[in-house]
Amino acid sequence: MRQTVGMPTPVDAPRTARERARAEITREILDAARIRLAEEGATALSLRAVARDVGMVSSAVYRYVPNRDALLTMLIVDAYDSLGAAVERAEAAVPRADALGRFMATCHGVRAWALANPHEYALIYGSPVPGYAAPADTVAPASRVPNVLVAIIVDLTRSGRAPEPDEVPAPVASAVEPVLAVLGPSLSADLMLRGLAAWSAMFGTVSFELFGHLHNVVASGPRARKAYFDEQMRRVATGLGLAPAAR
Amino acid sequence: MRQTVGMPTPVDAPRTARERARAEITREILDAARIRLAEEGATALSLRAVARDVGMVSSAVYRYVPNRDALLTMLIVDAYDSLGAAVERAEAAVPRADALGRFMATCHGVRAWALANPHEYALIYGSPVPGYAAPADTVAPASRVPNVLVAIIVDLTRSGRAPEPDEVPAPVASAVEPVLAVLGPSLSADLMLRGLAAWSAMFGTVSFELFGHLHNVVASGPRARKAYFDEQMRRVATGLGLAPAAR
DNA sequence: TGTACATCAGTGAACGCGCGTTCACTGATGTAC
DNA sequence: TGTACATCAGTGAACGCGCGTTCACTGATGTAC
Repeated sequence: MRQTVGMPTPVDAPRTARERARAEITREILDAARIRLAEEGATALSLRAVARDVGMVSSAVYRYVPNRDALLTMLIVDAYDSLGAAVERAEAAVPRADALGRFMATCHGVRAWALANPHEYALIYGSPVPGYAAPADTVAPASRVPNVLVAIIVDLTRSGRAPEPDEVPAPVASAVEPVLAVLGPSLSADLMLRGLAAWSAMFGTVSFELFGHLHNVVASGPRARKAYFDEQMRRVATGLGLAPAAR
Repeated sequence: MRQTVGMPTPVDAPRTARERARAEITREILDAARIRLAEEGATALSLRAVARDVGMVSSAVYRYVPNRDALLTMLIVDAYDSLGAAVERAEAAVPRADALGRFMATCHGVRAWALANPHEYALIYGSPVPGYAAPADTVAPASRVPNVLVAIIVDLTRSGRAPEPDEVPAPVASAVEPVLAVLGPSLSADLMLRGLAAWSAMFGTVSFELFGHLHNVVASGPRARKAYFDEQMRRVATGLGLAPAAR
C-alpha cells in the first residue's frame, strides 16, 4: 500500500512468486486507475471500471485495494510523488549557486508536470474530492515541492544574499509559526512570508492557466502561455530577493 | 433561464398567475440546488435530489430545467454573480481616492465570500467539472471581480500615482494583448502584468486556504488565517504600486 | 523428494442503490369568440 | 358573461445504466513434516 509505483523499494523486495505477482498486479491496477483518472477525472473513477481495464472481475480488485477511497489515496500519494520527483529533478540540474535559476526551474517544473498531467494536478490542487479526507500518508509526498523552495531560500540566507528582513506584525508572525517550526527554523518570518507568497503565486498561476481562467486573457498559444508564466515567476523571484543576475 | 435569483428583473415582470408561479418555482429549484451544492459539492448534485427537496417528482423538474448541465450552468452564473455583487459592495464602501483601501476591501471581499460559500467557490475556482463545458453566459458574471481590480488600477494611473512602467519583453507583451484589448486599453503591459499577478495571488491564496494546503503551515484559527491573508495581500498591493499611506 | 494441509487469487452471482431521461396521462389555468 | 379549445404543470411508471460491496465457491500456489 505504501509502495510507490515506478520506484520499487529495494528493501522488502518480493521473494516468492506469489508476492512478485501481487506487486505486479497492484502496479497494473494503479496504472489503470491513473489512466482512468487522466481520461475522466477523479469523481468518475470507479473500481469497476479499473477492474475491467485490468481484465478482472470487479470483486477481485478487493484483494488488492480495500475500497475506493483507498484507491484515491494511492493516486493522490502517487501524484504528489510524481510531481515532487519531476520538480526535484528539474531543480537539481541547475548549479547550486544560481538561486534564481533554481527557482525558475522549480516553477517551470511544476507547470510542465501540471500541463502533462492535468487531472492528477486537479486531484491534488483542485477542489477537494467531496466526502474524502486525506489521511496522514499524503503529508510527506505533498511536502516535496515546498521542501525544494525552502532549500533555495535557506541556501540564499546562508550565502548572505537574502534581503534584509522587514518587520512583521506580531499576529502575522505567530500565524506562520507552524511552518517555521517544521520547515525553516532558521528563517525569519518575513522571508517565510515571501516564500509562502511565491509558493501561492506559483500554484495560483498554474491553476488559473489549467482551470481555464486565462481564457481570453492571455493568448492561448503554448509559447505565449509559457512566456507569460515565465515573466510572472521572474517577478515573484524578484520579490523573493533573487537578483536577476545571480552571483 | 437568464433570470438571476435574488435579483428579479423589473422589466419582463411576470404578468399572469402562471408566469408568476413559474418564476417562483424556478427560484425554489435553484435555491434547493444551491443548498445541495453547499452540502455535497458539485459532482454529487443530482436533479432527482433537487426534485425531492422542492417536493416534486423528478420528471417535473424538466419543466423548468432542460437537464443537469443547464442546472450546473445556472449555479455557476449564480455563484459568479453572488461573488461579484459581494465584492462590488465591499469595494464601493471605500472612498474612491483610497486605492489601497479599495484593493484590500476587494481581497477581503473575495475571501469572506469564499469562506461563506466554499462549495460555490470550488465550483467556479476549483477543478473544472469533468465533462462540462462552460457556455458563453458565464463570461460576463465571471468578469465582475476582474473589472473591480481593473477600475482600481485605471483610477490609479489617471491620478498619476501608478509606478513607472517597466520594460516588458515583446513575447510577454503580445501574450497579454487579449486582456489589454478587452479590459484595459489605457494600461501599459507592465501594469497589466502586475494586475494579473495580483489577481492570481489573491485567488491562489484563497484557494490554498480553502482547499487545505495551509494545514500545518499557517495556524488554523480564523484570526491567524485572516492576519496571514491580510499581510500577503498588503504585500501584493505594494507590488501593484499602491502605497501603504495613500494620498 | 513426496504428501497433506493451509493460504491466497480470482470467479460469478447477487444485493440494493441512485441516477438521467422519456412518455403517456390527468387536471388545472389561460385565451378567443 | 359563458363556453370550447389550447396550453401548461405535475404525476407515476418505466427504461437502462453503472456503481460499491459482500459472499460462497473453485483452483492454484506455498509450507511443514
